[in-house]
Amino acid sequence: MASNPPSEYTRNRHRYPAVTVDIIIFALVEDDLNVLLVRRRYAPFAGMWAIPGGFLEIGESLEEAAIRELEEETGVTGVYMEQLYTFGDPERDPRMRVITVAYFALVSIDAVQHRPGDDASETRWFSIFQLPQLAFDHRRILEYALTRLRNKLEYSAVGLQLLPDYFTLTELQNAYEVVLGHQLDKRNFRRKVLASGILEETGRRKKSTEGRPAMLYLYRRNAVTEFKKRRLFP
Amino acid sequence: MASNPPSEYTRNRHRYPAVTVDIIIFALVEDDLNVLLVRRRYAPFAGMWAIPGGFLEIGESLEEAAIRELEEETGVTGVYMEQLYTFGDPERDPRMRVITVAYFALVSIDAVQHRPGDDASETRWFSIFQLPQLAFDHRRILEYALTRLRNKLEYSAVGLQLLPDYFTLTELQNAYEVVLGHQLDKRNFRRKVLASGILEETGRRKKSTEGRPAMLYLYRRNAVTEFKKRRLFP
DNA sequence: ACAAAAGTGTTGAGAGTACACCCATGC
DNA sequence: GCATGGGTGTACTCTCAACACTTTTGT
Repeated sequence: MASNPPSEYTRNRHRYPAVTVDIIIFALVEDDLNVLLVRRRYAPFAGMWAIPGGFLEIGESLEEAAIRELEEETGVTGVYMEQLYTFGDPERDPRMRVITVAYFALVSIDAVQHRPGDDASETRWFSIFQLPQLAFDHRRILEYALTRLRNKLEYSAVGLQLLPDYFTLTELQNAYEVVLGHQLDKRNFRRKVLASGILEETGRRKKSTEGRPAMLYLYRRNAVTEFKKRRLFP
Repeated sequence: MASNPPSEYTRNRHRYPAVTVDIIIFALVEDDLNVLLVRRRYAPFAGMWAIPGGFLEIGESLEEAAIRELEEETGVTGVYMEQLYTFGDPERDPRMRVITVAYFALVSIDAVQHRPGDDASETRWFSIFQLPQLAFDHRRILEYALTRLRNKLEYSAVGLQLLPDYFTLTELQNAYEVVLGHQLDKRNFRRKVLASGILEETGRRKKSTEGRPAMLYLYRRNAVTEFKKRRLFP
């Protein structure tokens, strides 16, 4: 942009890098934080696993591209998504210059069409803590996504986005524990979550095979989802 | 990326969007938070002010491009910089599709070559709170940059990056007040900053024209600059 | 009745916040 | 000696963190 003359656009056109949008799809699968990966069919890195993504189409915004990729891979729409970071090292794709704008999405696993076990498919869920070898710089991207997700959990209510519409407090606590990687105190957790006012008690209870049935809660969409943290400097 | 066949790269090449890198340069000028803008020479938006930036060159990373732009505009190197966000709405540049990766930098005004008052130049400092009409979506980008900077001040020590090497606690407090847009308590501020251990007392004092001379402090480079904030959920 | 998970309060420690006066220097 | 900005302490409140037992249900 800036003060470049229009001719610059034309002169450089043949040297533009390619732009792709990658989407990191997180979900909780069997008490573990998982990410959806696709197996590459072609070189380079043929046969290796990679973050789903694709070329940005002329005419669609970055968000639209990310939403499209997400829908193609999972069939879900309308879930939490945010831009993560843009990676553009010249060497990240051995063939040519590729800039990738990475997004991450949080989905409830039971809203997803493709499930673990769909064996014929070229996509699969992996634990974020036990990743296969990944194509390109995708391991680094996933590491950064996990860091961001963990940070975000601390001052916002994004953790709720990993759960289905109705959930119990134990399930919510479990989600937080899995993502953060450490245990939380049940009483403190409940007190704080309820005090924040982002949850609504439904009258219903979860039928469980054993033990006392738990109250089902609902995320109040209109509630503030970001909280003023205490500050380093007063 | 993902599982697209190599032919895709070739097929789409003529449709790649252009990629630019914009750099938002913040500095404190006369007790106000300022941003460096350049006047556009060419259409579209000729004569309007814009965030400095330029095309990403094949072979340089995004960070390198941002550092290069920063150096071109200010002559400074080695200052605080981070990636802000990537803006890619199809309509943001009326001529063609342009994706811009925005970075922001915090500089100490007296490290900058170009100063307010260099009248012949096409660049100028503006208060972030009193911006002229801006080209493209640059107003939105600056609003987002300010939001991010404010958030970052709350849980990290980035505010120090706006000051020269040696500074007084009053100057530091002033920087925080200007950026955050509200007053802080002097005693609480000092106690907390000193307790955090990121500052080192130099023996020296600032000679002032009047009043008691203030102790000069120094940012301890090796100190942790990010702090564990209190958490929403325990 | 027992196994299994849900649910519930209190206390001590540390951090945040509000607030007003004395100190060192230049003129 | 006075104007100017620098520097300091205390008391109250609130949030955090640690901790164990009772309740409800299905079998």
